[in-house]
Amino acid sequence: MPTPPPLKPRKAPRQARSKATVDVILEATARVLVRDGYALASTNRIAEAAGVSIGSLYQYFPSKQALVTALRRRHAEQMLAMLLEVGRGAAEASAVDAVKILVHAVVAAHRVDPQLHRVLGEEVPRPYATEGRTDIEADMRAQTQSLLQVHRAHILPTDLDLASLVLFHLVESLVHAAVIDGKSAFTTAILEQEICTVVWRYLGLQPPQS
Amino acid sequence: MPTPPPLKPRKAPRQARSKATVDVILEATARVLVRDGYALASTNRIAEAAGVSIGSLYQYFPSKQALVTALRRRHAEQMLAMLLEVGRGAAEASAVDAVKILVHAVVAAHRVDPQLHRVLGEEVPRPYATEGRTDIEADMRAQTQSLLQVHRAHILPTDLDLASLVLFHLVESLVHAAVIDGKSAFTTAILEQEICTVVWRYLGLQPPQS
Amino acid sequence: MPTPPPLKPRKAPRQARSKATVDVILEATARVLVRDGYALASTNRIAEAAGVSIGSLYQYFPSKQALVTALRRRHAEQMLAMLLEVGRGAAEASAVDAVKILVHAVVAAHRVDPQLHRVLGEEVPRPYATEGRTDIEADMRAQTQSLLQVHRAHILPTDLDLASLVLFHLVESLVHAAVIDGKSAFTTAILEQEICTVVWRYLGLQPPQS
Amino acid sequence: MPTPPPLKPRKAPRQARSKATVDVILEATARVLVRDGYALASTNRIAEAAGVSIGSLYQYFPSKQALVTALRRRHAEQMLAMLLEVGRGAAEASAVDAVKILVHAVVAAHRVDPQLHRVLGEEVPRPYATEGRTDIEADMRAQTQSLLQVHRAHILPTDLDLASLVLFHLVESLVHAAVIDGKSAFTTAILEQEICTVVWRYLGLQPPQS
DNA sequence: AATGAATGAGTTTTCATTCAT
DNA sequence: AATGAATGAAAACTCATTCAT
Repeated sequence: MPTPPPLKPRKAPRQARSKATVDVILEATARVLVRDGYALASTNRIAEAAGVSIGSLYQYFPSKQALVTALRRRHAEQMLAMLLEVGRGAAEASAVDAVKILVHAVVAAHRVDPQLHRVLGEEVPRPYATEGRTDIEADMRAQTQSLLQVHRAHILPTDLDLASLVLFHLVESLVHAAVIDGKSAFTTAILEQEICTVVWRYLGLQPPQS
Repeated sequence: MPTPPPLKPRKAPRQARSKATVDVILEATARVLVRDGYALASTNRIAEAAGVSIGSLYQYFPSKQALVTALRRRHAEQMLAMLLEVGRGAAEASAVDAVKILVHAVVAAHRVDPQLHRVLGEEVPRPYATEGRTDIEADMRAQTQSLLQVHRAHILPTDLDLASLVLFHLVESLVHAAVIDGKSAFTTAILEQEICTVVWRYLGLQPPQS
Repeated sequence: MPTPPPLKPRKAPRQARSKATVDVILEATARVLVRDGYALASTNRIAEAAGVSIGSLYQYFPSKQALVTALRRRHAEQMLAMLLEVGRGAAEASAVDAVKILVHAVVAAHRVDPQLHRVLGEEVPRPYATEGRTDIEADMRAQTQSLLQVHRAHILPTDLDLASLVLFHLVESLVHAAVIDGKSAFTTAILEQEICTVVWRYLGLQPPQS
Repeated sequence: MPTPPPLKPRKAPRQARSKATVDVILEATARVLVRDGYALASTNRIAEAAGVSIGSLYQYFPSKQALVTALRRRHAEQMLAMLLEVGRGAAEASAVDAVKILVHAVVAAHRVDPQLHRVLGEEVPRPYATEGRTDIEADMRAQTQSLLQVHRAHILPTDLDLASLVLFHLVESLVHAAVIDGKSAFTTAILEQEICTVVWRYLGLQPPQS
């Protein structure tokens, strides 16, 4: 029975130089993944693109799986950071505006690195127990739910757990379609507006007449 | 520049025996893909699972990519058949009922082989020119749009092209979440009902009070 | 249309160790080719004979074709070096002596590794664009022609281009027969003498009475 | 210890139909060899080109080696037939004319199927003990020698065994170069004339002034 | 710490040959 | 006799990973 490959980075980079090397490697991984696809993204090729030796790569990441997992985490964190920043005012806004702000924030988050996002979602295999994403997904659904809680008097759905589940997948998939599948005939702005409309109507909110 | 692997099945089976072999191979491919994941699904393992020699596999599928593409097509056709069968009455129904019928049909289609559907969507790399699915997607959007056309007097959206785009991704992603990500706390029936609600409200239809 | 296999060595060895490995591999290739013939000379067998892993072989030669091409080049260079060394004095010699020296030089070149020469010529497939040998052939014909030019007053042929073509194939094939097809009843010395006679008479030179 | 593949055709075709099938197969083998090269000439492809099933091919030829050997023999016989026909008058002609006739006959023989001749010589592996060709080669050298015997009073070489060896390789290689390597700047007629010159001078014959 | 040469299990794929129909 | 589906040993080649320097 083969030992499953270790998933945590081999060592926490203590020094600035190590930190920089780790970043360089993750950056190269992202670039190679986007440029060549997962099938062609060998560790040797990634090391070459990063300008470090294959030995150094394995100094920081004990397996390819660990490398990819770290990249996935980094990407998720960057998206989350963008989401939080752009969605900052949602808590204090009206329900209608909160929707607008948050949909826009999700769009902004998807724009952090759309191509990497696509590859990570479509090509890169996820390990046995789907790690990483779940945490952030749960977090976002919790946030959504507490926001729904605040506005619960003015919205139609009563099962807020169910509503948050629906809203999460709804917005995620439509934004994904809007940002990733650039082949659409509609601009992102139009799609963003329509996503707001879907959410408003689902929640029973009166959209502003524009 | 590497030659892209040949994607078309190598030869049409003429005798009944060959037809059976092709089916056995595709069936085994699906099973192995689900059981072991794409990364471990070697052609030798698939042939073994099918109970045929590796040579027979390559007699009918000139490359692994061709094999997987054929399976993808077969799966899409099976889903489409289910969709058409279960969604049969939608054209004659009222708008409200049509939504209910169609959402149910999409759920039924996703239940044809949910695990295979997941692997095919998440792990199996798609060839360069993503054919097959696109055709079916375009087809379904066109069907959706003509149905919207019929009911255009009773629904809110006026840009039916945009609306069909939104509805396609909306329903697809929510059904996917409902059927595939079995980790949800809600039953499929409840989720199906809620998806109908989302659609009804987006279209501005009065759902039946239940 | 299949991609032609890559023909150039994959990387220039930087460390002394790699240089040695490349040599070991080429040496083993020659030995296996002679011992087993091209049909049985698999890359795995060659790697084993070289005492390196199959991976190392492919580190330096991206395909079997590249390996064989590199060996062909190395062999041609070794033959050429021998030819130049033994044929050194031909330019300053009389026409009669020049012939004697050069025929002897060609014989010496063929003796560098007669068995490898035979396999390379008879069994090993040449790549589509037959490079390498052609260059050397053209070079040798040019050298021959300029030597004929020097002695043009004392020889019969007037079309020196034609004469060099004839001489090249003439000497090559007879030396080949003399050295390679060892099955002949005559010693190499006798055959070498007779080749000189053929050339002298063709050129209209008076051979020394021996 | 693997049994070497059988080299003789599996059965002598007794009936006209069998004879025709054998011919069709050999013809297809030649065509495929020339068109695709030995590396791509699989038995299945040959059977397909011949319009017979692979099973039928093995009915007549027990192995690929046997097939190729039979083709080699057939080709040699066709060349020999041409050689004998065109060279018919050599025995009664003068020495000078005999050379002319025979060189022309060798050229004609090489023109029977130059492309097949090239592939057979350069690409197709010969079995362990070089069969087939040797017989014909010995035969032709014997014929050459007896012709030299007739004219021994008028030629320079005294060791006729040696002379026949030299002449065989000489003419063979130069004709080969003339017919096969079509890339030469000279026409076949000019080269043929020059080959005669080489032979005449080697034999010490006075060529006709033309 | 870094380098990059070396490893070898495992993958895709071919093709001469067999044999049930 | 003929067919063509089926076979499987063996070939070329990849790539995550190790380890001597």
